[in-house]
Amino acid sequence: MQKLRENIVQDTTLDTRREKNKRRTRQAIRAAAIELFTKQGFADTTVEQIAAAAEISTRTFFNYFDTKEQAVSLPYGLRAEASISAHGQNDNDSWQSIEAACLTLATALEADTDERPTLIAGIRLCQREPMLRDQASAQRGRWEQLMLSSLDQTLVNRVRVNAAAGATWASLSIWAENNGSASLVQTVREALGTISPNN
Amino acid sequence: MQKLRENIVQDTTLDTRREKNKRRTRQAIRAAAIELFTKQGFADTTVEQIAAAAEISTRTFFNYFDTKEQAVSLPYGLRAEASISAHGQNDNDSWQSIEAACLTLATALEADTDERPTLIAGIRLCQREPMLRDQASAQRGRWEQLMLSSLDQTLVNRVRVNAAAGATWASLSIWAENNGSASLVQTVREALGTISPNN
DNA sequence: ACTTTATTCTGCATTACGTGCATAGTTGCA
DNA sequence: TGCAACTATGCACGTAATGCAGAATAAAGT
Repeated sequence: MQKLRENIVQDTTLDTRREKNKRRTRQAIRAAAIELFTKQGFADTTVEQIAAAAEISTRTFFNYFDTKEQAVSLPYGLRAEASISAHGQNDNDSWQSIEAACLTLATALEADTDERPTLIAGIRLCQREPMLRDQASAQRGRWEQLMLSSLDQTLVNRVRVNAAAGATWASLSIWAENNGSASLVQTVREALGTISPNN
Repeated sequence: MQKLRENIVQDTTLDTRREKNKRRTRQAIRAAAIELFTKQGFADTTVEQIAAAAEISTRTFFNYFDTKEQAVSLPYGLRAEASISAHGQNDNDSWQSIEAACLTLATALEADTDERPTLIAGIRLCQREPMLRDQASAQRGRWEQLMLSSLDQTLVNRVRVNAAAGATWASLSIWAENNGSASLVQTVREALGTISPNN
């Protein structure tokens, strides 16, 4: 029902010239970062190089991304909380809500065909570069936190959230490895089915 | 560029003088870091301060820990691979191996009563400080990777590993929140039971 | 078109993380 | 005791990241 743009984007997707420029610059940075990281490795790439490739100043880089790692950040957390709280979180149908959140994310990612190459390249990079892998794990952790914040913080809910996030990430990894040939949503559904609560 | 320094506890706990000094220094750094981070926050604590509190030079700090964050690193990865490969990894009893690895970790953590206060303080810190939370997530990710490396890298195995690691981490969180009153191993067992494969 | 206002970009200075290297200091061992 | 191995330290350096002030650019008003 919503149009899902970009990662940490504002709800108000203004079409003004400023917003367009910002999106364009953001994408240029991401593309430059992914290319340079892929070509010469994360550690051996400086922010200065990325900025030069994206034709901005190094200072501007940090106006767009807080850290060097985040230039390849994945669009985790995409409306996760909305999706969670939409469903009733009463007692133990929390799994449904969590599942829905994961599938919402997967659907959104799969729908955005424009960004798909960038996304896949980013995920693959995260599998190769330890620093970026850590960053991806950290993002997954923040996503878990976000989902959990809409639920009772019981052991069961924490386990379910972490497990579901882990299943989603595993699906994303496989999906990226296959260059997006298989259906992401279907894979996530299968992965979640593996660990759906059994009592 | 790449640093493979493991902060995994060696099996060979040599009792030589050097080893003792190293362990003592390591613990001093950890304690100092946890105290300072708790008191004045992660960002407002410099490595210089930690080193001073631990009575070493700042340079030596980086002989023990690769980054400032890792001063409160959790002993993830403890014998994970051994525990995994010990059990047969044939086809689909991988869950047993994974479960065993998680329980081995939990058992080891619970058994070490000396380090328990430090451990619990570290975990609680990781829940409060975003940077350290990220670090903890990254470590969990590395642990997942380690467990997975002994298995076939199928979707099912990836999901199981991630889910089990998530369950273990959730248990650790709860355990630390209760100051270690409940049994960690029992909690992990319960958490794993929630998501044990159902087909 | 021209001025005014808001937002973004950039250069400069600064702090602190992290590494390589050379050297001094410890510990282990014959 | 003397030699070998290891550990601690100081120094120099690169660079990630932040704050600030002013230039550049877009939006809005006249």
